[in-house]
Amino acid sequence: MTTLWDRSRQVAVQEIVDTAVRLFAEQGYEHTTIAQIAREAGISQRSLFRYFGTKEDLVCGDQAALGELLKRTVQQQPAEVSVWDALRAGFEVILTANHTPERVLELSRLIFNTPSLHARYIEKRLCWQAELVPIVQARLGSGPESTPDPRAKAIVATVFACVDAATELWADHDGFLDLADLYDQCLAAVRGHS
Amino acid sequence: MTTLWDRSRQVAVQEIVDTAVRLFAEQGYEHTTIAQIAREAGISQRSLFRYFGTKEDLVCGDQAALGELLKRTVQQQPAEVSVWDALRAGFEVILTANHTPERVLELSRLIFNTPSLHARYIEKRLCWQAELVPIVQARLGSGPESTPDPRAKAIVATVFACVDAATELWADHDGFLDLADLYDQCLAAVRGHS
DNA sequence: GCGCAGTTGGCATTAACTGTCAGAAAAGCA
DNA sequence: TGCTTTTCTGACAGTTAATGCCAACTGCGC
Repeated sequence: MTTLWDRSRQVAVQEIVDTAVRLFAEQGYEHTTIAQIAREAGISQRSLFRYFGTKEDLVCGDQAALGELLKRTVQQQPAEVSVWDALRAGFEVILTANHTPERVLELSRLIFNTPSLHARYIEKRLCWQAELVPIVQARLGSGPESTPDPRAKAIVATVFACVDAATELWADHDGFLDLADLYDQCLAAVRGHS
Repeated sequence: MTTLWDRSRQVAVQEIVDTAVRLFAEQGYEHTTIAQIAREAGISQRSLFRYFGTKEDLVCGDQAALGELLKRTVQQQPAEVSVWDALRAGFEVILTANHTPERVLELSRLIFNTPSLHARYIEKRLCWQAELVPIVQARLGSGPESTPDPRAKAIVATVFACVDAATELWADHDGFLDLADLYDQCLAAVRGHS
């Protein structure tokens, strides 16, 4: 059951994120201080750090939930679907699930243009990868015996690399291109059979 | 010409790095302060920050030079070599060029086990990627007209993803496996023709 | 020896966090 | 409604990484 606290907290979180992203877009991430965000959002600095453990989490914060969704989607793909298609299905769900395209574009630009944010973003994605590897491993079936099997790790890492490449290109072109299409082109370039 | 300053500076840098890495290994990265490193290395905090712009650079510092080497190596591969082989050649040079395997193993573990270091490491690698993309683009020849060509970006990102997967696996097994071999297995899992 | 260029160390300052603790606000209960 | 307990908030002080500034120092050519 959702208490009053939970609800007002969610509203507060959204409001703070909006304030922060607006300020980041206006003056740049590095030149916006936590103190300023807290002031404009009408909250104490201390509370802000209680909501978001770090400044970076103001932008990359809700990735944990998305990771869960991705994992569940991939896991629930029927067994006859190939790993590549299963992973692709997972990303399609994520892309449509979360925000409006404009919002995604805004956040993508912010992340890609801010080194420290980009690094943090990839770090979180690495956590997704680690969680997906065993699932992919299971789908691949048993590989070489006695020596560790790098296939799952490699496939997952590659898919993420292509998603990243496609997203960056998409953001560079202001969202005028089709993201799923770009992803398919990336994967085709890597795997050959275009 | 190398002056006395340059030489003593290089010695100092090496000494500081050794001190820092030793302390990081002993007490963990986060629990080692700049003040302590400076004290043990017999240098002022201020100077330490002049040698290494950030705490992370104590570990990931010489990546800039490695990136240059990688770029040059890939660029100098003969034209008949495929992009995949050219990139592979670049990484082989890097792996053998720098440190002893033990040192690489120690640094790899430190980086993979420390989130903030991992993030910085990835950030630097992203710079390498950005520099390699035009080179790979040139090797691929002109692709689709009028629409941006995602191939180079995708290929470079994939190669890095496989290097990363292989390196992590290699570090997990204390360096007992062959890194180049792991890389080939990763790429084979992705590209099919094993 | 003498000045010059580059280097170093100390000091002050900023900004991201963290620990603590008293007090406010909500929840649960009579 | 009133009271207790739980949970959250804000203020304050403190830590750590990082930067700017300036004065003192060091090697080097003259």
